[in-house]
Amino acid sequence: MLSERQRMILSAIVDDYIRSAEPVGSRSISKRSDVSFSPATIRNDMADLEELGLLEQPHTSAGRIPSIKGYRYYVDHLIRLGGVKEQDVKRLRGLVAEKMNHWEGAVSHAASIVSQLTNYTSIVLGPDSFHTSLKHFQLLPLTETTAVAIVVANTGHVEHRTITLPEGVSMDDMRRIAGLLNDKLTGVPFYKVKTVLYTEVANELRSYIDHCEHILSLLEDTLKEETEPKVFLSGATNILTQPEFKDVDKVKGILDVLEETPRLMQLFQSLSEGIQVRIGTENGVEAINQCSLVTATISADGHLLGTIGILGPTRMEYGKVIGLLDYLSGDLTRLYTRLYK
Amino acid sequence: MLSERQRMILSAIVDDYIRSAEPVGSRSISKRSDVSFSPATIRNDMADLEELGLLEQPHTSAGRIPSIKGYRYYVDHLIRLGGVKEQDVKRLRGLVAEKMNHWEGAVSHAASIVSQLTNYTSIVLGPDSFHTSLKHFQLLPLTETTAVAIVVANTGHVEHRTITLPEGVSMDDMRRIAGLLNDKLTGVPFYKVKTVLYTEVANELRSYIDHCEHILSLLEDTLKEETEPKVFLSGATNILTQPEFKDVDKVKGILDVLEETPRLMQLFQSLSEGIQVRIGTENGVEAINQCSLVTATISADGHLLGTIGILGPTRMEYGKVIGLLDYLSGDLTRLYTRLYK
DNA sequence: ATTAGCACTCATGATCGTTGAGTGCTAACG
DNA sequence: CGTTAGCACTCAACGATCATGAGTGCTAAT
Repeated sequence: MLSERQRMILSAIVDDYIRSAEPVGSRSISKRSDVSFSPATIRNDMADLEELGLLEQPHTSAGRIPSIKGYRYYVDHLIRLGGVKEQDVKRLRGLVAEKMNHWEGAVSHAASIVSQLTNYTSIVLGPDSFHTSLKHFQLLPLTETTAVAIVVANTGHVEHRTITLPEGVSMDDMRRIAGLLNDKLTGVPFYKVKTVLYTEVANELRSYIDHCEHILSLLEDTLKEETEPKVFLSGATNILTQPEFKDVDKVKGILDVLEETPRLMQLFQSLSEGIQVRIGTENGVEAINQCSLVTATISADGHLLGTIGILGPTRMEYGKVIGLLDYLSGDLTRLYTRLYK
Repeated sequence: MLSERQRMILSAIVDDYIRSAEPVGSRSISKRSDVSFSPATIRNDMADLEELGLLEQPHTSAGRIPSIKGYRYYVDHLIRLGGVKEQDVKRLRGLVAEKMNHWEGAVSHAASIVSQLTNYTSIVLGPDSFHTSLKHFQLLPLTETTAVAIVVANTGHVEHRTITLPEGVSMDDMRRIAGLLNDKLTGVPFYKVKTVLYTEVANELRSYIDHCEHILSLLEDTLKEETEPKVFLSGATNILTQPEFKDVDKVKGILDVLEETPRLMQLFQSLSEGIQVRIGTENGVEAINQCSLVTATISADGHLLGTIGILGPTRMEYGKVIGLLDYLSGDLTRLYTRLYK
């Protein structure tokens, strides 16, 4: 249980440190216009807060900085959400409208604007396979033995890949197979596709083609790509402007995670709906122990349509970021329902 | 006109500096087993080479480092191309085969392996619009008023986008339009598409639809994306391991260029066929004056199918990189002809 | 409970030799 | 004349020393 004054002091320290990136001393707090305590009083409270694990001291003769636990308390209890500036609203509106006819494009574009507005890195995940189903499957012949397979999802997302026909399978065979797939798989969520493929589809297929195992695994491969959600990055270099990351080695670790999609996805595991904040070690990924991630899910009537994450230093402007994401996720949900319903 | 000894010294300095990133002194050269001159002799030649602008001195009491001009001479006259190691060949072979059924995937994947092998950054440009033509255009209805437009290129590349039907245009109208487009545009190179669209297609269209300007610009937008070649990046963070880029500010400038596609494309302007080396300021882009770019085009019978670029410090292992790209471009050309011919 | 006073700590930054790698020049050598 | 030994000179890098000052914890007075 913190006293009112302690809460105020913690809040002041977090705010100051977010702004300056430098340890905050008792004197600088007592000089604030809304504070009427002497530095000594504040020092006592600061010592208490440190004992509670909410503050840390880089070294004896420096000011205090918030600990992970301190940030957590701040985010949970003290934060004041930033409103979204009129001009920013306009910027988001205008530019999203521009890309309106391409859902994933719109989302990732919006995120890239947020990244510019905040000077942090934005990460966008497309719809996941639990909420996406197959809408259409099509084959377009390219040459005698090659064709483009096109997979369209109910979200409007399209995935494609060039396939080479196996020996002894004609383009006509493939056309029939494509028809079969549309019959059997339309409307099936992608996470179930593999199962259906090897049961229903396989049965039919055996009736008129031998050695269909090869074809099945080819189809599975083709459809598999859709299962993995797409990832978009923007403003990855923004971390470089943060003073705490002026050391190249620290930055390398972070950028490496961003560059490798699988490691990046790890960050987004076990997220629940709405807006979530993960501070420092809470992320559970070694390399970004010094970063915080704010995520917002975008969904319309039960469908998870995407996730937007903002990655910055633990010393992040939480209020501003949460405010922006809150606004944005609402706006994008509205956009989606208008477009696709 | 350089003497044989001067050429040897220049070569030795470049090689040493590439390896160590530190100024090379006369003593260290004279100690090489294949050298039989005294440091003093070497110093004299070094002074000459400096006067010719091939070498530079960071400060009076340091060794020499190659200048841009020095690297240029090295690349043009002294370089020994690196062979490709057996294990690297296997790696490239195996992994390219894996992605074989997806041309751009294969190229970008190969490039990412090169980036790992060299520890530099690889940049891949897809086929450009001069050598790509429309293969097929298709519309798939999503809802009452929206549809996915799919554009397939002769390279097997697929581009898509969700469009919203304009007021007063039915899905049936759109279907007829799609048929028309396939009639008129199949086989047309993308850089001509706009022209054909506004002449031939527009004429037909006017005969049965009013106010078709809106539709035309919608179609143009849809087809335009294909015009811009796709860009793939890999190993962007590798620069961070180079000692000359341990300063965050320098790195920031470079990574910023990599992150913005248009600025990145600028680097690839006015490239000719085959392998090209651009050293430091030769790139003509301020931010990467300290980097070199080695590019290789991949083409089969007149079609430019892609460009692979390797970006590293001016102190780059030119021999190794050129050797790898040379091998790779040949291999990919073979792969392409096997797949699509 | 708050605060003034004070001794104490310690990162930061300036100053100042020391060191050593590397140079340019001159004079001797073959 | 080309090559080399010898030598004085330069200058970045490093470490030691010291002053500075921001900030603390503790004690005693209010």
